[in-house]
Amino acid sequence: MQSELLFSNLNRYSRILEADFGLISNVLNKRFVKKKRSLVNNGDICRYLFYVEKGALRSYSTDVNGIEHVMQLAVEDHWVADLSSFITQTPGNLTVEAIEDSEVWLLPYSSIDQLCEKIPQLETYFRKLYQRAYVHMQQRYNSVQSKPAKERYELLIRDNPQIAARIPLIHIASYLGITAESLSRIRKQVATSN
Amino acid sequence: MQSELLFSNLNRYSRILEADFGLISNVLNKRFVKKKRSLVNNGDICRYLFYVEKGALRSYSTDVNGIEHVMQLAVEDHWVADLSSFITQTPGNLTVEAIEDSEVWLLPYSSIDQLCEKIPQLETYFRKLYQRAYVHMQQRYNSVQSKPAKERYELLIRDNPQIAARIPLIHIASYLGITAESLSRIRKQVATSN
DNA sequence: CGTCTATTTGAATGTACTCAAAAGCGGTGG
DNA sequence: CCACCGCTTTTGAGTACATTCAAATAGACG
Repeated sequence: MQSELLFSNLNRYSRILEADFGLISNVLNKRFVKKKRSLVNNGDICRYLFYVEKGALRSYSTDVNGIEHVMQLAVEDHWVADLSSFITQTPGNLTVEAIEDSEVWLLPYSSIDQLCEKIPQLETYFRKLYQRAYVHMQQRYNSVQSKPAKERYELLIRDNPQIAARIPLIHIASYLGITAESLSRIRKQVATSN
Repeated sequence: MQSELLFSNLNRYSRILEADFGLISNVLNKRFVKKKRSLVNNGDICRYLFYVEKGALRSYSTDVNGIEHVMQLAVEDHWVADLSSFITQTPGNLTVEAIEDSEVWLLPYSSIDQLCEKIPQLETYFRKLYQRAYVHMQQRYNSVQSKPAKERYELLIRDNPQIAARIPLIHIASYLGITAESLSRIRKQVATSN
């Protein structure tokens, strides 16, 4: 049970030895998720970090009016989880759900600290992963604050054409912080202005 | 040149030995910043992580219309930086500026990786620091998306009364993602409804 | 093929915005 | 020490962008 993709990801941001990757593989479990099925539900304790081997998932919160807000869109070679719940091991408020039939690797909470102790490079990997995740989230926050919806959409299709192509509009709209109706209108504008 | 406050902060989230803290102290520099002076300007490379020993600072971006958007409000015992610029060591787009006369410790980019290698507990500390920073940013993003301005303000004064008390309204408004005028109106509502 | 969900379009609405100006507060220099 | 100046906060009036609600069309899947 090995993942080439994950191994190369680990080595992109750190230096994990083949032998050490064996240790990691030992605690990984693979899971297949059907479209619309969820790995974590609102109110669950998130017990794993999920690494997407194949497919696409989203994490989202549901507000008091029942409206879903997409926090993350995760395609191949990305991590997803309810990190808030994961690090505290208390019930969270995100749902992690498959947008397509997907394959994910599960890295359990209980093994992370031990693995990081045994493999300092893995701890470095996660330190830098979280750094980047924070920066990304900050830039997204900044975008929502300072840029009109149309510009946010244009940046998304420029920087993540693969996401724009394969993820349904309804989820992209939510990810951008607008309604599906608004994105539909924006998309029409963008299309006709070319 | 030692900081009790920083030492206890490091030990709150990890276990740093007194001796290892010596190593850290060696690379720390103290700096006094006057109100309205900045430690990093938009366009600068951010070469340090700043730990606030005393006072209050904010980091903010400036958009195409010249409007400032507060990303972080940092009081005593908190870290602040332009992390995006810091981790890439390329010019960033945040300004880090003192709201009050402040004292900060500077931890240089060039020493972090070395220190983390020598002191695994410090790497653990930063891994968990970034985890929390990410979760905090995500929750803030979620708030802006799902909660009206009034509720965001009420949550802020409930959870951070010290910030609400000492930071000028204009910066709190920006932090909440609204204009000063709007916050002024909200504050009046909240006051009269009690 | 039929059902369910996603997308598009239209019309009316509202929340926070901009612009403008007055009042309040704080710090500095004469 | 007080007067003045600049910045912050408040208040008012009009506006805009994305929203809600509603309904029609298009597309996906069993």
